[in-house]
Amino acid sequence: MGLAKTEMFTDQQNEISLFAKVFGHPARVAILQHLFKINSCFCGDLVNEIGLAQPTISQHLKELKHLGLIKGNVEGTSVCYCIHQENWTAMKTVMIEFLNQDLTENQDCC
Amino acid sequence: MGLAKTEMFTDQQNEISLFAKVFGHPARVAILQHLFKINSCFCGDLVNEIGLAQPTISQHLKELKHLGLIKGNVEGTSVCYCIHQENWTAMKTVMIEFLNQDLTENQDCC
DNA sequence: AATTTTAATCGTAATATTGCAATGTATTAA
DNA sequence: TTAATACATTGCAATATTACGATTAAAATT
Repeated sequence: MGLAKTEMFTDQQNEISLFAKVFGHPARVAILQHLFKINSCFCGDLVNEIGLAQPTISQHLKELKHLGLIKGNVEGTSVCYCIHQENWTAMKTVMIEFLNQDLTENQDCC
Repeated sequence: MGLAKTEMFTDQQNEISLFAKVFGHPARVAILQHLFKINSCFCGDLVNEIGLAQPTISQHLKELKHLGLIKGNVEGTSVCYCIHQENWTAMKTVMIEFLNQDLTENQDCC
């Protein structure tokens, strides 16, 4: 189908996969790293930095914004983007809890 | 296009996005959580646990195995899967470093 | 007002992902 | 040897994602 059957998974599993999916493209990883480094920047700066066309960057920014990980501020004809710190921290908590799962004390099978 | 231009990103950015992509589907998150909880289990158990068809589970397992996050052990007609602990830890290091990026001391734009 | 600048949106082509029925393969059981 | 079991693989349909040219929208500049 190509359609994830979200209703058969827990809210937590769906949330983790939604966060992970947005990190599943190197352009979005690069955008986020640049925003962390530069702290805030205009959309046009990202177009120059990343090297994809402006509509493509705009589309990636839209996805990051839709998940709440960044916010955009209109300044004249430009839009200044930055990390949404509270939401980033909340996401981090969910993801790190998933990554930090520990095996039980039993041995593995292999 | 639908094609990520991996050559325009750093190895680190590509690696992060590859790991993230495999977590970008709730079925694979559920498989991993079950393996962590149960420690090791047969493919058939996962089919019952998750509720997707056997070929679908098999395909998700293949992707997890291809990235090295799980390993499979043939036992008779069954295959026992478990977390690949060393590789999981290595992945965790990369992902947590990404998630733990800190903003510079400057204020954000918004 | 006309032009320029910046970015969002639309439309569309190319490609990737997901899911599963059907089938293949290897091992065990009868 | 035949049948049963467990899983992988193949093939394909449905859907999602990615990229970008063309266009639109809004504000700033001339």
